[in-house]
Amino acid sequence: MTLRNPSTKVTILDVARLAGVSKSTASKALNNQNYVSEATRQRVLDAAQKLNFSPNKVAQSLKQKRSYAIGLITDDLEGLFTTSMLHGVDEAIISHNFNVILCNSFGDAAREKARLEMLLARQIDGVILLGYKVRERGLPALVLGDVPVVYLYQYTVLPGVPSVIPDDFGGAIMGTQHLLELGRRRIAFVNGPPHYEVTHLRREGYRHALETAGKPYDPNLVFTSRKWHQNFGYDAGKQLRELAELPDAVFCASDSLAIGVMDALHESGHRVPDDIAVVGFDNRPYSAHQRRPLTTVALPLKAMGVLAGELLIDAIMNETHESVVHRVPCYLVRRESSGT
Amino acid sequence: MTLRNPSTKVTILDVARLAGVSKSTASKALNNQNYVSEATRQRVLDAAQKLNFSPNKVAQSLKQKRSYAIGLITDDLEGLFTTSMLHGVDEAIISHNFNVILCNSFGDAAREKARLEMLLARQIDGVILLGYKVRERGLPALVLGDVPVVYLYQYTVLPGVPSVIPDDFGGAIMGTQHLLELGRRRIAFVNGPPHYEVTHLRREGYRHALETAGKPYDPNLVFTSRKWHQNFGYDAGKQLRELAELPDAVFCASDSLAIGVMDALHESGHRVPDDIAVVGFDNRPYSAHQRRPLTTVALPLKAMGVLAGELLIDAIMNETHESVVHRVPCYLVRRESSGT
DNA sequence: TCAATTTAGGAAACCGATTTCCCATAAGAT
DNA sequence: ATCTTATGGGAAATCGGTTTCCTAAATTGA
Repeated sequence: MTLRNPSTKVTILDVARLAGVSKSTASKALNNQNYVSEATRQRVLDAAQKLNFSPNKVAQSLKQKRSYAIGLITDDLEGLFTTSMLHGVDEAIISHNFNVILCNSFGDAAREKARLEMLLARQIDGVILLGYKVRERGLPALVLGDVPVVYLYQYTVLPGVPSVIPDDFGGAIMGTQHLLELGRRRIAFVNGPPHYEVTHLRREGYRHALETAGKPYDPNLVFTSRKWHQNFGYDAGKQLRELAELPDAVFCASDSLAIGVMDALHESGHRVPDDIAVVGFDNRPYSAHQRRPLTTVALPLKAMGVLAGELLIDAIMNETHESVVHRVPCYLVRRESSGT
Repeated sequence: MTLRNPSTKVTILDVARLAGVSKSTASKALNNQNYVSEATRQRVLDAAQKLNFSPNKVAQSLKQKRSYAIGLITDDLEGLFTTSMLHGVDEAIISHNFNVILCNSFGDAAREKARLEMLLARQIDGVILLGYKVRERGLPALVLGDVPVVYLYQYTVLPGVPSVIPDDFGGAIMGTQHLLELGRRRIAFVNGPPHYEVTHLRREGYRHALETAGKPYDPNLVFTSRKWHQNFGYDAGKQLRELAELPDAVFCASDSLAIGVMDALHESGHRVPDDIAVVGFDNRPYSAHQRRPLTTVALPLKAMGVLAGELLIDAIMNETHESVVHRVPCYLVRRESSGT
């Protein structure tokens, strides 16, 4: 395309000349500083407007030693959750006139280091590390300046580094309570693979909600899948439907598991939600479009992105940085699979 | 965290001093320019290494009037496809030492304009516009410098602007031919909503493959869904199974439709792929994890991203820019739903 | 009224690189 | 031996802003 943009070449000197003042006065006027009379300021502003002046951020960065850009390095190959968080980060950051520079590390430490060095050479003001792996190794010491860091979707025990993750425990309580409030009495739980930390948190939330309601936690109603996939949910559903007495609800540790479970239940003629209510966890995009749209505990992905962005901006501006694990509350999305 | 990075503050002047040369000589040595003796160059390089020197890209940009950064503006709220394309763009671009600055326009023209202005103020060298909507309105004229633009996942008829999109027509041929090669004779087609352009392209690909193989295009075997969702695929599947003679294959214009179709077929006791083979289109992440893993025509998302990145780098470097619609070939992912 | 203080605005330094320009010195030509 | 011509390297300009510093005029105070 390469259309022309006259404004590209307009510098502050052009503005100053048109307004009949010096470069420095023009700068002061444009940046609302003192020691400029109202009349002069207005003349400069008018001139800038007339010339469609927009300051060169590169030059600003050089002098101010602040680039108004943050780096975001992601681990993620699949990208199922990434986009929503990116949107949140961008939204939080753009309102402070920051931009995000995106990189992929593909989970590779060497690549991560190379990207960090590149970002630091660009004088970024902060970094968000977005990824799935629990991280205790920290960042390569050699590359880090005094640039604040926030972890997103992974938590860390490093001192001085805040992290933002979903409140899986609370979310599981929410999902279980929802079923209890609907009057369901025997609530099964289909969990994901045990080597994930979330599976513990979600099961404990389920247990906690039951016990708080004075119901016993019955291990016979808890199923564990070897993987998160729908197929494994289907297998769990088959086990479930062979119980002597069918539960009147199932809470699943992921939407894909829940969909598999519903599939198995449908196959054996059990009706969802009439015979048995189903609730998932994650709020995947496709969960709304199942034959029986799935009630689910939604991960607050966008809110997490927003919080991470705000924490980082805050650290950049105030130079204080606390090491806190922020667990952002999940929220319930009610659809047909749990009844009305 | 804010660890220390001694290297942050190392400037070329420090390197020059350590090597016992002037700033300008150091710069020439580091940039492999002429008029520096081999001995001196080596001394400078050693000094740079010792100090862990990394040039300040902001300063470089200011002088060179090239930021080695491109802007990427996306339309996309859902982000089902975005991430893969982003990965491709990043991969193509990073190998030329460029970075991506990411922005969201949320499909809003005013916001798009604001983001573009921000990016131009940052002196970006090029722009990729990533989105779903056919775009003929062009970019707001006022904001554009002579910055090259590439459209990704949307095509345009604007002069001088290349666009990168999937080859839906060719992909549909591929999917249909796959079924023909497996010996299937009566191949039905389940299409998406007619007001999308892709639905025409995919149907025409289906038709073309049939006619090329000498088979008639039978409108009675073509179904049209009002939406792309699984539920609508389920409805199409019900129509399908009520045909006097069941087809021995179905080609669906999306994976979600195909999954709905398989659901309906399973319900009525028809076996996939024995009684009827199913092929989808898109290659969504969940398609591999259905009860019957879905054979599908994959969108070449990452390759599209790579191509868009390369086209843009090329336009930046060579300052030539052609207006071509690049249709990137799809590829077939064989799974169980079409048999072996 | 005169000194002290504010205020307004300009000149110049600065951020950290690259690049132009210029000047020694060494090499080559006659 | 002298006159070019390369070659290596440094001084200074430059990119486009911000910021410091300084000075003249205006205001205030005694």
